[in-house]
Amino acid sequence: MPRGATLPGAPTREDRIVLHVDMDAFYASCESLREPKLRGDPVIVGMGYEAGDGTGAVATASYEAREYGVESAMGISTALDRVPRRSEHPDDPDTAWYRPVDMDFYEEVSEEIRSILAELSDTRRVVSIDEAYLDVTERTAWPVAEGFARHVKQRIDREVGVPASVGVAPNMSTAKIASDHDKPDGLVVVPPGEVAAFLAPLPVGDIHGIGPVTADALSDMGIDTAGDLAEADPAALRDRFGDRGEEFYRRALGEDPRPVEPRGKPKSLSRESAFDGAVDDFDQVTERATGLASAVAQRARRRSALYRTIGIKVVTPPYDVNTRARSLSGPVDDPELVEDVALDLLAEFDGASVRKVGVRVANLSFSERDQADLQSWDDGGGELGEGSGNENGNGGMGDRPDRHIDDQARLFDYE
DNA sequence: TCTGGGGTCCTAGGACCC
DNA sequence: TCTGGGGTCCTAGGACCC
Repeated sequence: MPRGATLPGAPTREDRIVLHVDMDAFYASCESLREPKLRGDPVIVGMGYEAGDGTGAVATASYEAREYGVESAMGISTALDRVPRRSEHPDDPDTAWYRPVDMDFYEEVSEEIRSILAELSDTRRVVSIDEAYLDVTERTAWPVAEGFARHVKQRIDREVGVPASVGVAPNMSTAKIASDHDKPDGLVVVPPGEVAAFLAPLPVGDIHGIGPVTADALSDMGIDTAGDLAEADPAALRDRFGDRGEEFYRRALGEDPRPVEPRGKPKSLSRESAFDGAVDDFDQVTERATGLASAVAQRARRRSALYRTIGIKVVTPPYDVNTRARSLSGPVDDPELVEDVALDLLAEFDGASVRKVGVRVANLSFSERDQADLQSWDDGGGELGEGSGNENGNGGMGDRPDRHIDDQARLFDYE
């Protein structure tokens, strides 16, 4: 098929107005919100360093902390080398406030922001705790879109008290790049006619989905900027990168037909945990995996998720990621089985040195009944709320998940 | 950058079926 | 017993994102 071909009846609607709202250093901003004395100072939010010191990583560094070279995912010990704790040097301004991650609090703040966004848009896609796309085509118009975006930022700032960056563009991909373009506290509007010119000078790595590996491969092909990518031969890109290649090409051109729609239900749930260094003692690994198995089963139950695949992940030095999985004949909710299967799969790694272990359930299906009062995965327009329940006839079944997987397979007969 | 935790999507090969 | 092509499911690994 010719490569410029468009499907009949599927016009690319590039007259949409899409906002990407991205909170700035969100966890750190939340900490400053709770403790105003932190405001304006370097703040580093880390996980796993409170209990057993030294092993954790930086979750978020405030922009003030980034000036010291602290980045997310960096080891806490490295961060401490670059900027020590304020608590240990109270009078030294070249220090940072270190705070442990408090997801419950960040969720609360995020929820406040989401309710504002819900008032300001018809359809949204909440991507993560600190990021969302809004389709506001029906709420504003291009000539005044900047004012609208400013209003969004101001409401979040006034009513919640944390800063956001906003990008406005005719599609999600470009809006995302726009919100990132002038962080923190950014506001970048890219109207339809200016998309190509806006993107052209940017490095390919700015495009969502192009990471270091792909950027290197593209560079080898002489493609370094989005402009280069937009001028490249799509067939060559497809040869090298498969379907993704064409995707990249389109994004570089500023084309992205994906509608802004709510995220669906999760496809997998997992828990994982790193050891302090690497561990050779298989009993320790087993013990950790047992805890993770029970945690993941609990998580699934809380979300009314049945799973049909149980898997593990074992990271061995230097950083080899091994995964194993086993599928059952039907969906179950069975914590004991999660543990049994996980440990069985783990047996292969007896004797190995292990840095990290994880347990995962996948192939999820959801019993429709109890979904309603749980926090909705679909965060769509409010009026759409009711239709999605899809009550089908097998109401009473599945109340008590049976331990026999074959029974489960019969109980839940999904199309 | 000696690497935390929770996800998504894509690819490739093998099994199995028609 | 030589053999074609399509489809789906499963597992494992990889890249990427927040």
